Amino acid sequence: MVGVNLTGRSVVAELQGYYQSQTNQRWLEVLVDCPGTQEIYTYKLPAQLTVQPGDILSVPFGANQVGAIALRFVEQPPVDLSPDKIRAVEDVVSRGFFPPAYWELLNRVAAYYYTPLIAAIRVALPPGLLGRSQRRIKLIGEIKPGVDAFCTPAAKEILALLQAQPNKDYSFVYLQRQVRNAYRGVRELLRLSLVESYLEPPRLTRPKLQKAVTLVSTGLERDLTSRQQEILDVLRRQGGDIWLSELLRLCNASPSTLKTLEQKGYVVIEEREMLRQEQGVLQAADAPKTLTAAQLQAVEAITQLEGCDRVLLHGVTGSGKTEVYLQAIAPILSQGKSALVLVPEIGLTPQLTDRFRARFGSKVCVYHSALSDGERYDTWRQMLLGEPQVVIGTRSAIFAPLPRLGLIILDEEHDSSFKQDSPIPTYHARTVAQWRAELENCPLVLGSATPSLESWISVRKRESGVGSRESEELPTTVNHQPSTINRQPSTINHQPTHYLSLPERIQSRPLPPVEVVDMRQEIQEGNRSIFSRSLSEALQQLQARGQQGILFIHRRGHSTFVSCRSCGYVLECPACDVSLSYHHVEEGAPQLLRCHYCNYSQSHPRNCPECGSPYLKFFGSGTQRVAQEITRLFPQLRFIRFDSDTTRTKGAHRTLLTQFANREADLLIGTQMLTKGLDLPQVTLIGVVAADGLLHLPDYRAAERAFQTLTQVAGRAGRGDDPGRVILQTYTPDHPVIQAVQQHEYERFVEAELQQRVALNYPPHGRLILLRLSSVEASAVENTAQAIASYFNNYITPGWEILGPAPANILRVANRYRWQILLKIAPDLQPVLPDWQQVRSLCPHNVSLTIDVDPLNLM
DNA sequence: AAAGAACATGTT
DNA sequence: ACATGTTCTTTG
Repeated sequence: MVGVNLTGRSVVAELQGYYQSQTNQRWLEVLVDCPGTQEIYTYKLPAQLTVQPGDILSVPFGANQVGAIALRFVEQPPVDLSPDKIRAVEDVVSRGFFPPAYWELLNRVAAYYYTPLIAAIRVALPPGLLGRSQRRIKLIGEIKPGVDAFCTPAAKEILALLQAQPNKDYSFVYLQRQVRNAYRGVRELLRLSLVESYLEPPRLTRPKLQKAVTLVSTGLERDLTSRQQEILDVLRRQGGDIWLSELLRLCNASPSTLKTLEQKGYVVIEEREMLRQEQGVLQAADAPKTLTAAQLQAVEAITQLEGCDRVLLHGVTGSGKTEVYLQAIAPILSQGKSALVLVPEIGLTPQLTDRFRARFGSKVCVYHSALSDGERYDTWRQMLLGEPQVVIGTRSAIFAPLPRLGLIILDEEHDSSFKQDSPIPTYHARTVAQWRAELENCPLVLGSATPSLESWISVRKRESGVGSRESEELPTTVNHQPSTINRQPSTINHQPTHYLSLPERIQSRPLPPVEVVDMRQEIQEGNRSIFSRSLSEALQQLQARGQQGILFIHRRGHSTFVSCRSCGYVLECPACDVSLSYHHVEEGAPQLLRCHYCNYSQSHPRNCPECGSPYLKFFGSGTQRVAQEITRLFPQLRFIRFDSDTTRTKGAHRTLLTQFANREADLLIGTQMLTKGLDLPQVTLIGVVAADGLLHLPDYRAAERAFQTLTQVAGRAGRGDDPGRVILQTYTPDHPVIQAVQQHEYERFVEAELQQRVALNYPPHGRLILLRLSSVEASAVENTAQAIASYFNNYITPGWEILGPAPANILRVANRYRWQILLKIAPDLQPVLPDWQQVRSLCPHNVSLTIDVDPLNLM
């Protein structure tokens, strides 16, 4: 068989059979897909249409037809709406899109994260299913300097924005958010013919159709030429079913020959949907590996999980968690069910997908936002069919519409990329996974070498018996909304978690010793290099010993800021309140200053813009700077830089890692990316250039994150036969985090950290909700923040704390001023939450408010 | 997102 | 008084 017919109703028929709506109710509430509408609209249902909640519809809305989702039937239309204004549903686009449990999941996400249901639906669906056109503004031709001399400030600003953009193109809505009086500015530029305004065509993703040839067996093949016979033989050898283009290529035949065969009735040629799917590198099949006692115990325990049991798999780095996952998934597949594996960032772990493909072959699908729209669309729709499969994906894959889900695995569950920062809903895949497991009644495995405090206490609760109650109510909203469709109080799952431990590395390999180097002492003793003597020595010996190493640096780029030695002026981004980072492009190329927040870039000035002095100095070192130093001090060492600058293009991760694995380099120099599940057995040396950048961030989670990152980095060493070694450079060797990393003491660190959280009511002990406010106008945000804060102060209930309003850590990003209010909720309390609608109504049009539930990033 | 009402500003 | 520009509201 080639291809899968997904078009029309066959998918649905296969999935659930036809629905027959038994109801006489003629009114249907729907959610329309139009930006700016989150209300529920009522439509009439024509007699001939059969609709079920969860179906995707096409409805008339204003002047045009838009997509809509059927929510529920109602007995009566709203009283305040005259019946003649109600229009009829036009058609059903797609049936059975949301199986009941899936629908419930989206409702929970919307309710818990205080977002409109449509926002939850948008993260779950693949792009293109609900797409619409947008007005965009594009620069025409070259802009000669001085053209804007007679323009209003608004026009100048827009021009500057467009020119800074590589595509010279922005959506009108974006410009309106960025620039005051954007309307006037755009019109002015249109009159001057400097820009054009155009409508982006709605990029609806459609199934890709291709012609397929199927052999029709007649037994008698007499009236054939030898050429035609030959083609039929090829087709038969290929299983009697093949893409037309493929057959033509194989036989070197022309389409007309096949036309003849079709006319003679030997083959059928039809259009069929072709799945666009990321094709992995072909893997040699591998067999299950022999397990250690701990691994075996873990696999057995996971296989015996019942219902929506949850387990924390705490395995030190290199303990073979992946093999446990593989062997736990195998029985799920043979039961005809599917498994979902979530990883922090898929591009970083081509090795992981390779291992899954080697074990399960074509049953493995990857799903993440770096896929092309077509690939995402096809992969998503393919899942609806219910073929047993393994989906490996990032955060958004938690919404993979697998009908028979048998197991969910969250690998590296502590990783913060499971939390979405923007756009809304700001969900955490771990939280959503718990709901999904509950609704699908399938087990959930959380795996990590450095479990999050959240997961750790859920285990502790089990041990001490504190968490015996099944679930705990979330605070409920005081005023219920006019439409209560998705507003039932959501529950946060405090179900206890089983604990499984893999305390040792496979083949009894030791964890690498961590050598802490006090950089203050290095300086005192006259070493002003960024490498300590110990690290220098190790680097020096690397090549001679035929081994490979990794250098970890906290930041990318070259220098964190550029400052004038004469007047102290620091070069800053014109749109954000942050210093520009220096990026070294290549010898002879223009040197670049780049903003790491908005990606603004400018060329490096020769003189200080403030005093004209030529003495500009670079401070702080990033990956580029370290690479430069390596070239200078160890010219014989070959290195590969591994950060978001060098891995921007598709497949770059794989290419660089393959080069490294093939020993085309001795050293890998990179950022956090290196921490995420890289398994390179040849690496013996890990150098952390400066741990301090991680330790001293203004965030209550800084210590936890630093410990996790450093432990993960250290864990890259000694995963092969040669023992590893870690050199950790720091200016604060006595810091508890550094101590814990050195001793490999997860438990003691976590217990100490938990005590601090308890003392201050920080998560996972209490809960946080962060309100982020932003606007182009500085005073507008500040005033709104004050207004909302005083509203909260009037509604304050015991167990509540209101922190702020305060300007965000970096007040201005991409020309928008940002303030925030932090709500701290004591644990085991059910405080009455404010009426969010009313909070929103305190926001003027030009101030945007985002409610971030369980925020991870407080900056 | 797009159309239309409502409101603001400028021109004859 | 009228034309034109800008923001706000509605869409079932």
